[in-house]
Amino acid sequence: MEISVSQENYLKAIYKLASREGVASNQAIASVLESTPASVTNMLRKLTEMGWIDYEAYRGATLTAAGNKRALELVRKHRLWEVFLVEKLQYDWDAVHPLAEELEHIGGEELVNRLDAFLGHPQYDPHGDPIPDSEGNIRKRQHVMAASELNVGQDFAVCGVRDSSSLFLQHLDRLGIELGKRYALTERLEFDRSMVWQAESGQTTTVSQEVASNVLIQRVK
Amino acid sequence: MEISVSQENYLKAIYKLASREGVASNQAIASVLESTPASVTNMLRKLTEMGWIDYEAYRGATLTAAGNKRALELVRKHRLWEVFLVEKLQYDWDAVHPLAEELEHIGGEELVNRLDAFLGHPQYDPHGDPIPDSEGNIRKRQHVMAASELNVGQDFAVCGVRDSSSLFLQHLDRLGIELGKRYALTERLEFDRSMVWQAESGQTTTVSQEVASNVLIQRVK
DNA sequence: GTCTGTTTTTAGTCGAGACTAAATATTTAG
DNA sequence: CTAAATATTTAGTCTCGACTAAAAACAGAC
Ligand SMILES: [Mn+2]
Ligand SMILES: [Mn+2]
Ligand SMILES: [Mn+2]
Ligand SMILES: [Mn+2]
Repeated sequence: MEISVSQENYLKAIYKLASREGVASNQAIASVLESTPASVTNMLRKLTEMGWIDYEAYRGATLTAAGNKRALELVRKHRLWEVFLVEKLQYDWDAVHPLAEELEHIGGEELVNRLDAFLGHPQYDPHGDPIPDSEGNIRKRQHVMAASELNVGQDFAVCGVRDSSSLFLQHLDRLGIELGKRYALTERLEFDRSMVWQAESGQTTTVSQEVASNVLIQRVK
Repeated sequence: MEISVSQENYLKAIYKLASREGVASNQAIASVLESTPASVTNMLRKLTEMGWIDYEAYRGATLTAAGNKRALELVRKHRLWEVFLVEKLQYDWDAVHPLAEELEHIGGEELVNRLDAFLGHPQYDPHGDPIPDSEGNIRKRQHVMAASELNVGQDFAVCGVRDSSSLFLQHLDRLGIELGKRYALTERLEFDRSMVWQAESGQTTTVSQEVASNVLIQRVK
């Protein structure tokens, strides 16, 4: 039984929710897919029937082994296409998500593996998210934390974002914050919990608590 | 009113049929789209309503100016993706059509123009078909004919195919026939109208009438 | 344990895009 | 010019994936 684009989007949503919460609730899925709980109930039954998920009424959904494999393949495709769009077509990192959301449904393993090879087997997508390999293994990075958890005096490098919305990414552009860039946390303002980051160039940037909690970093040295 | 994937496929089918026959009949569209005449009638009414085509009951369909522009954009996207798949992802020329058939529906002018630039503004797709530019202008090649129309003694270069089916393209692979390759027609066998082509290497290939009439060539020297 | 608010499911609809069978229009042949 | 053959449209259904409103189940507070 062939899976539809809509069904693939459900699998990806369930993958993301279940890996954070253990189980994907009806309401959470509806919210991610901008749909309604009633529509979700309907689709969950089909996906169960097809063997992609485990689901019991009122209990929420989790992926089966097959569903997990498929979801990881979709994540892989999505992130590889994002790399392609940014690296090869020079798109801005805030513009690629909607296109990748469509491209991820095209072709099968052959296409994604060729794309992967063409791109040189990248490890991370333009937002710092890890790209699963062709076996579905996803490198989990150690010691990644939100910038808001840092202490004054620490050195760190930006390695990802929690919020990939265009609005947030453009805000980071304006602040000059980008993946791989290194800073030292020189000050923390008690009044509003904002932080002062000093780049290697010496330039400083004031970063709000709201922003810092959505920027992922790794400590360095 | 947003156009659907299905509707875009109709526009492309009408474009191809109308440019060959002047008008696209109901039955011909159904045959191209592997659908039924009843379904076509239904869709033609919608496309008329939306301003993409001109259509009167029993009379067949033609594209409006808007429809023509849209169809050419689709052809452009289709062929550019084919170039990408062959040049960058090393697909065989007989494998790319189904993927391009899906990719052509993704994104808008921005994506296709970036892809075009990335590929270096190619003029022809892997099957020798011309790629419309961003204005929708399509370079019509002069002096292109079927190989079957050649006379003995003439030199020529292969520049396209009439049949893009995987079966035919693989057959050409087996015969060693590829785009750009030059031959001289050394002999024509009256019995079954087959031809003997001599490559620049000196190697000869016997080509049936059926094959020759589906290979497009240009005379050289 | 019952009450109450939240979550999920049920029931009934809808639009898009397909289909088949039957009716009608058009074209071709005699 | 009419009759047969062919093409197109009409009428009635179907599946998919969504929706709303109402009913039912569940979970937390007392
Ligand atoms: Mn998607
Ligand atoms: Mn991403
Ligand atoms: Mn298509
Ligand atoms: Mn082609």
